[in-house]
Amino acid sequence: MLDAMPEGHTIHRAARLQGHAFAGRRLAVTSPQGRFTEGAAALDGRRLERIDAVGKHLLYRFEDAPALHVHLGLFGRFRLHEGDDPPTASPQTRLELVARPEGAAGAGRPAVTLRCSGPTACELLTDAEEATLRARLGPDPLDPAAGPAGFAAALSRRSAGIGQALLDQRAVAGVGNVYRAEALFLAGLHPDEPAAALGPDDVEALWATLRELLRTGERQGRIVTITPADRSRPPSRLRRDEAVYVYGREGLPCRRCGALIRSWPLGGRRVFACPDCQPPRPTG
DNA sequence: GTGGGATGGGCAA
DNA sequence: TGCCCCTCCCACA
Repeated sequence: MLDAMPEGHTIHRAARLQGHAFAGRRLAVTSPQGRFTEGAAALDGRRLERIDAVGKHLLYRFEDAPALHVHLGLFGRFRLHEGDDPPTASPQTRLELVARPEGAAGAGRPAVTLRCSGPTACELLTDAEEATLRARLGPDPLDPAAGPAGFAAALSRRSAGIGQALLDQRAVAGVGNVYRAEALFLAGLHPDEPAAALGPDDVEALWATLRELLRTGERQGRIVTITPADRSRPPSRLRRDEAVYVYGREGLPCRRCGALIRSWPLGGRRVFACPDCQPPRPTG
């Protein structure tokens, strides 16, 4: 669990794996760095019931306590250690959760230490604050109950390009800069295509692509967007630079058509696209 | 050793 | 739109 700079897949995976390690257990909660001391004290010694992932946000539910909200942002990362002898905590450790074998509930479960450094958010939320957070988030493709309707509605209200819209968490929650570029490539959409100009078929296909990519990423623990037809080895054997079509590949040949990948700033981040596989469509 | 960039996002202007 | 937050890592001296 060392993925840094996560998109939604990493967060959902973290919720699943950390849930396996911690759910139902009483945790020691501290803030070695000292910047979350008060919040940690409010949770220390309580039982963790479950962990929810929403977009790129994590919500830790403790018994009889406010929700713990963690957002890794661009710099945050988790480190998970099993066993009694975790490495010395870095001074940057904002949050540390420790479960130790105890009683019937802990029998057979090893000691586990989770550390989080560099998060954008590590805070306790009231129910009202959590509602505000959720209201800022569009549908999450990794939520089995979510569908493309809210996504389509958000896109129809935008004059900006689809590439910009995909980074807006109010339109769709959990997509980041890598999946934006890769999903648009797979959908054959130019990033500057006005979001509102997309037809229902395009929107549904894009939603399905995002869902598939994020699900694959959640399972693999890394971003792999290359389809079986375009690779000769299993995903786990692909080098980092072999696992994507366009992201970070400016000036390199497209894996499908050989045209040189281009990049430009869009929505505050750099977007990547193939000029031939993602042609601008005539506006009408 | 140093410096720039990175899979994010909130805020002011 | 640009600035700030904040940590890690890599390319480059």
